[in-house]
Amino acid sequence: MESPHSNGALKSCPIHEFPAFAALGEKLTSALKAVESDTVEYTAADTIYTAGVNAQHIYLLREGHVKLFKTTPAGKDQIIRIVKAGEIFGFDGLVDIRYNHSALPLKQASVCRIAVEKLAALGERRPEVERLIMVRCIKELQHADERLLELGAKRSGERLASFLLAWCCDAQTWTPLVLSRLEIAQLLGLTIETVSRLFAQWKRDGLVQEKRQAIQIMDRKQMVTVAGSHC
Amino acid sequence: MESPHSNGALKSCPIHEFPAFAALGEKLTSALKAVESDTVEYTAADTIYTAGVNAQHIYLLREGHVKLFKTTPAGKDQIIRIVKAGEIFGFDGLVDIRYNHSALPLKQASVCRIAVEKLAALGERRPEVERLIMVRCIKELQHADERLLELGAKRSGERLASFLLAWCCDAQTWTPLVLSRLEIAQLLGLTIETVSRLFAQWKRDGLVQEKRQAIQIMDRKQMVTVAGSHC
DNA sequence: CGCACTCTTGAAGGTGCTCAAGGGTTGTGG
DNA sequence: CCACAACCCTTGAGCACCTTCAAGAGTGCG
Repeated sequence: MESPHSNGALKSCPIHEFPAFAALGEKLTSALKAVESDTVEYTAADTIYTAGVNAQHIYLLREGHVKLFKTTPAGKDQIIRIVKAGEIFGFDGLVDIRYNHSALPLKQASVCRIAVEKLAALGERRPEVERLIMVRCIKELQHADERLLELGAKRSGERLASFLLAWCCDAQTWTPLVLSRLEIAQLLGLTIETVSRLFAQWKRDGLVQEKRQAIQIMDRKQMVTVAGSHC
Repeated sequence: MESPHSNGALKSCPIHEFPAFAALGEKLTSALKAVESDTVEYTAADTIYTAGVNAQHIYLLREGHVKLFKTTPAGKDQIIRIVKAGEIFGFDGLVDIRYNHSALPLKQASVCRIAVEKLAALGERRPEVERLIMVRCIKELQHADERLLELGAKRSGERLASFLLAWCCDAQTWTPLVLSRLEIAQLLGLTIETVSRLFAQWKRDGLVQEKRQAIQIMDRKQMVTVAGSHC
């Protein structure tokens, strides 16, 4: 079930203005402008799509964050990926009838969505579009490789440190931590308690600081060491 | 460093005959025939490519198995994916200069490789080729999602059971187990001892049988239960 | 036959999980 | 404005799962 919950009428979305599609060049801009796409606003309570439902749209995240996750038969959630502004998600429709995972906004999300058949039609006329999606997809695959390495071959501290280094691009700067402890745990394949304990320890050690939903890495060098000299 | 170790001269490779490219249709067959591609044979001792080296080729596996893996700074290997005959691997060259992971044959592998610039050139004239790679890539991504769920949210027994169910498509049939215990461990994010103990237990329970590099699931139903009612 | 390699099995230990309780924060309604 | 509930986070204690370390058995190969 999709529950758009848009703020009033759907607004049209200027796809061609986004960095993801910026490389497509002059000639294509007009074609992109002609593509029918809607802007939809989601709050934390809304569902973007659920695993197993018909995959009708491809999404471009304009603003906010989206979590993609799968659930085990036992009911345990694993977050596959945190989508950031400017990134594409929900390609499943180009291949399968149904979505392979679920998508929820973290706090708030503003997305631009295009119907799969519209995109497929555009792809027929403009092969550059599919090339672009191919490229994005390969990059996602590389990202997934890295995450498999983390989950399969690293300890809890290394995983959390790697995540923080990737999340806080700059050290010594306050960065909003949009994820709850539970969500971090579900992303890293740990429990909420383990994540909490690591944070507590690192705060005592002066490695990180935290204040109401924002975080700061104090000692990037040491954090890199904890992560296992990576990133 | 790539070390082809081909058996004598490179043989040309009939790409268009492979299932991966079968859907491309009549018109394209001639174009595919014209693409310069080599067949290369690898033994267990050879390297196909290593993470970090220049990504010069895209590969199609004709025969055998290939493991794609990454290594942590600590020197621990994580197998990302086991490539089976008919599948494509090594797309990194279409996006990056270098390979993102390493590729080794399991026992033996016969691959067909195409230089990235050749494929890119073909892609310019024949957009179907890039669409095909896009589709394959999305499927890989879905596969990666599933593996992230396994590594992040499942216990050792569930992981091994899922793997065996996927590996032995048919129960009650002997299937060659090309992977060593160590490789299974590296694939599932476990230790060799844990894998060995699970096998020993399941053999005692009559769940599986094993004889010189071949394995058979005796009770598929129960194996599905162990896997956590999935697959 | 002996060497190398893989696999098995045991015992001990640690990492991370489970269970449980308490504290802090936010939002809501009286 | 305060009381209270709901929610998230923290912290502790005990334990289970899996790893680590170690030794031995099985297998293949020169």
